Amino acid sequence: MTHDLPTAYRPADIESRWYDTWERQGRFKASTSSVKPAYSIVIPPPNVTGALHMGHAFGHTLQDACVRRARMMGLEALWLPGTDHAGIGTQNVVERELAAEGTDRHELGRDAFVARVWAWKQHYGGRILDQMRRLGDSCDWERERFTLDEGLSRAVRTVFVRWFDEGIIYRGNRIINWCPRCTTALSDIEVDHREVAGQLITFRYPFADGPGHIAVATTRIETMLGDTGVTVHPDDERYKGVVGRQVRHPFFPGRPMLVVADDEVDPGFGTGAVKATPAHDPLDFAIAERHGLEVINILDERAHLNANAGRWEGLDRFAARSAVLKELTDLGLVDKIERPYIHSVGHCSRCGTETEPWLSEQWFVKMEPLAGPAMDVVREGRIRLTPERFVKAYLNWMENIRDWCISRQLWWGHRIPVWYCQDCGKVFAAIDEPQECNGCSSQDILQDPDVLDTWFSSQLWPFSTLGWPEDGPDLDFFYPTTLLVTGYDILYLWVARMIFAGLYFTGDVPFKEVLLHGIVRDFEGKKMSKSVGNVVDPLDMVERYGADALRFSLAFAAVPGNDTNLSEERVEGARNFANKLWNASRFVFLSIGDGRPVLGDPKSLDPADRWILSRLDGVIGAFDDHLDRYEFAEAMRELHRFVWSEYCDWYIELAKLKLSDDRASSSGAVLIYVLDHILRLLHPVMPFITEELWSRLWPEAGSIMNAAWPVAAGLEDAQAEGQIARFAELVTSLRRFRAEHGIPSSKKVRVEVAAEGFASEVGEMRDALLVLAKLASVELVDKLPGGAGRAGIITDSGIEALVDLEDVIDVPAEKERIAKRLRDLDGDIGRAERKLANAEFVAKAPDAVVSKERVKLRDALDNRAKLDAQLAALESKSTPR
RNA sequence: GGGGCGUUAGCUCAGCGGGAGAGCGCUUGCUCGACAAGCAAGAGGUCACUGGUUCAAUCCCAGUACGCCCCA
Repeated sequence: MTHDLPTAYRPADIESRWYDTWERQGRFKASTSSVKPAYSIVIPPPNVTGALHMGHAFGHTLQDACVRRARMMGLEALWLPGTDHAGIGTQNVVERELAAEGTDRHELGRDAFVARVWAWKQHYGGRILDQMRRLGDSCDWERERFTLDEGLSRAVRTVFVRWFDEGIIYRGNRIINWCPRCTTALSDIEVDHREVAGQLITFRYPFADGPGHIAVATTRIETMLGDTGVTVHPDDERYKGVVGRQVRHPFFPGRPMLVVADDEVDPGFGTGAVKATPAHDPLDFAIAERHGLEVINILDERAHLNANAGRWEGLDRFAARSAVLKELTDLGLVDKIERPYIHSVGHCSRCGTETEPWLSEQWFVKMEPLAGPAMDVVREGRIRLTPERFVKAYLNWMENIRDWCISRQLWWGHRIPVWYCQDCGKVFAAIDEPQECNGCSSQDILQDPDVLDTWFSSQLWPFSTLGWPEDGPDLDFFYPTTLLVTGYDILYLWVARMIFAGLYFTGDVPFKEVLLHGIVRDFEGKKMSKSVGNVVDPLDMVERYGADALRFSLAFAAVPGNDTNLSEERVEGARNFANKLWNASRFVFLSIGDGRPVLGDPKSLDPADRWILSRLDGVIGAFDDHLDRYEFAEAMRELHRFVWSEYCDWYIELAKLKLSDDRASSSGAVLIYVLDHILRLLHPVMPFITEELWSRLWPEAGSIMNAAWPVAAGLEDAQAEGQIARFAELVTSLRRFRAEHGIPSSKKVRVEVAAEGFASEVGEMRDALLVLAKLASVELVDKLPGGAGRAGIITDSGIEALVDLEDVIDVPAEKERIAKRLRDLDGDIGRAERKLANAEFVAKAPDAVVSKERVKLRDALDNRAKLDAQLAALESKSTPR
C-alpha cells in the first residue's frame, strides 16, 4: 500500500482520478436538508465565450480553499457554479463567424441569429466549466446556472416589471455612450478613457447681428455641424457683453445660434467660450435643456453624418473631421490649431472603437432610491469588505452614481419585456408574454427590440441562482450567501449592483462578506495580454506542474486586494514544495510500514517530539487566524516554513536517529500525527496531493474532504521549544565552524561543550548532536580549557564548544572570526546599554520590553567574556615561545 | 480635477511601533539510507527623501520626489 510511491511527485498520475472520484461520490453536493449551518459562495460567472485564464485560476483557488475549509469545519458548504451570457462579447464571436462565411446577422434575421448563438453556446460554452475541473474546483455541478436559463430569465423579467411599475426603470432620450461598431449603447463603466494625441482647433463664429466674432475651441471639429449655440461662463468678464447675441453658422446661415451663459462652463478651457452641440455632448445637452437651444443629431448609428449635416451626409466621422477643418480654414475662420493635443477619449471596452456621445432613446435605472440603502449596509458593516480600504472607494462611487443605462441594441440577451400598443399607444411591461394590450385589449402590440445589459441579469446572480423569485429551499437555506470572492476591478460593475438589487428584491444583503482580490500580472508586473505575449496559461501550468502547484503558487502570493505577479518560476517552486511533501510522506511510510502507532501521553515524549507538537499547535493557530482574515499569503508562508524548515529539516532528521534503533519509538506516532495535520491544513489549497497521501496514510478513512479541520490540541511546550532552538543553534554553529574551516564532512571531530545552565538538556541530545554535527565525540565540561589545536564557537544562548582540530586550524583566520563576532556583540551591548541608561525608557516602556533588554545585555556581556577568553587562549598559543 | 495605492535584499514581493523576512537568483561545500524538484553553510538591505509624534519609527502623522490604478 505505501511502498509503491514513486520518488518524485507526478501530479498527472492522480489528479483526474481523484476529481472523478469526488464527483462520482457526490462530495461537492450541498444539501438543504442538512442540520449543519450553511456556508455558500456563488461563483463570479465567467463568460460563456471565455477560456480559463490566470485571473479565474486565482479567484477559484481562493474560493475553493474557502469552501473546502468550510466543509472540513463541519458546515454545509455550497459553491455554486455557472456562466454569464456576455451579451456583446458572445454576439461578437458569432458575428465574426458569420462574417467569415460571408454573411451577417441582418441577412440571417433575428430568430435565426439567436438560434445560431444558442447552438454556439451548446457547443463551446461548457469549455470553461471543464477547465475548472482541471483546477480541482469543488463546485456543486448539479446547481450550475446560466444567466439565460429560464429561471434566471424569469427573475430578470420580474425585476424589470417591478422596477418599471414603480418608476425606477424609465425611458429617456438622453446622451449615452454609443459604440458605432457594436451599434449599441454602453453604460459609463463599459467605456475606457484613454489618452489620445489629437488636435485642439480654435475657430470663429461671426456675430449675426453686427461685426466681430466669438472664438471657440474643440477637438471634434465635425460636431460643429450640430452646433446650435455658444456658451460662456456668467462671471467671465471677457464675454459680458455678448450673452444674448446671435452668431452665424457658416454652413447653416439660417440656424438660430444664441450665445448663453451657464455656470457649468469652464472659463479656463480654450478661449473660455465653448460651442454647444446638444446632441453630441452630455454637458451641452444639459445646457441646451436649461436654455432652450435646439438639439440637432448629425450622426447615424454607424457614426456617419446624416441628413442634418447637409452636403456632408454619408461621410464617416473622421473623414468629416478633416473635411470640415479644411473648409473652415478656406473660409479663414480657423484661428489656431494646437497639435498634438493630449486629451482623454472614450473607447468601447469590448471592441476598442472610439465611442461617441450620442443622443438616443434608452432605458435607465434610477439610482437615487437604490444607492442609499446600498451605502448603509456597507457603512454599518452588514456587508464587510476585505480589504477595508475599498469601503471608501465604494461609498465614493455610490455617492456620485448616475442613472444606469440598461438597454442594448443587441439580439443576444434578455429582451426588454416592454410592449407598445399600436392602437392606444400604451407602453407596458409584463413578465409573461402578453397577447394583447392591457389597456385597450388590442392585439396589435410590439415588443421593444432591445435587450438588457448583461449586468442587469448578473446583479441578481446571488439570489436568482438560488431559485428567486420562487421561495424554495435553496433560497431559504443558502441565502444570504456567506462570501463573495471577486476582483476589485468589478467592484462597481458588479458587486455594487448586486448589493442594491439584493436589498431591494430580497430585503436582505446578497452576501455577508466580500473578498476583493487583485489582478494576476506577469513576472515584472505587466498586465497579461495576448498581444504582449506574456500570458501564462493556467492549464499549461497544470499540465506541467500540477493543479496543486498552480493553486499553491497563487495562494502563496494572495495578499487581499493586491495585484500579484506570477511567473513560471513561482509555480515551479510550488511544485518543488509538493514534491517535498510527497517525499516527506514517503519517508514516513517507508519508516513506519503498515503500522499506525498512536500518540501516547505527550508528557512522556522526548524533547524533539514535544517540540514539533508544540510548533504544530502554534502553526495551526496562526494558519487558521490568517485564513479567517483571508491572508492566504501569510498562511501559506507559515505552513510552507513549518513543513520544510521544521518538520523536514529538523524533525525528520532527528526522527531518523531514533527510528534506526527502535521502530516502536514515539517518533513514528509523532511523524504520523504531524503529517496527518499537515495534510488536512493543506487540503483546501492542495486538494489532490493531500487526498492521495491521505488515502495512503489512512486507507480506511475515506476522503480527506470530510476530515475534520485541525484545531490546536493544547500541546504548547515552551521548554521543549527553547531546548530544540538552542540545540539547533548549537548544531548550526558547529556546521558553520566546519564550513568556515573547510573541514570535510567525512572528517568527524571531537568537541568539548560547556553549556552553563543547559548541560543536562545538551546531554539529553548528545546522540543527535553527534550525528547532525558529524562529531566523533562530545564531552560535557564545566569550563573549557584553552590549548593548542583547539578553536571554539559560542551560540547566542551562551553555549560554548571547543573543537579539537589537532593543530590544523588557521590561527589568524580564527582570530579574525572571533574579532568579528566581538564587534557584533559590542554593537549589541552598546545599543542595550544606551537604552537602559535612558531613564524614560526604563520608566515608560513595558516591563517585558525592559527586562528583555536587560537579559540581552547580560547574555551579550557573558558571551563577550567567553570570547575574550577564547581569544586569549589563541593568543597565548600563537605567541612565539 | 476628485479619490486610492505603491516605493523594504540582484529580481518579485510579504511584514509593520520594541533585535530586518520569504521565494527565486547568487557564492561555497556535498552521490548523508524521503527528496539534486535535494542537503549543508554563506553573502547581500542608511526599509525613497525631509520633518513631526513617541522612551522607542521601516511601521503612526505631515510634506516632497518618483511610479501605478480608479473615478469625472
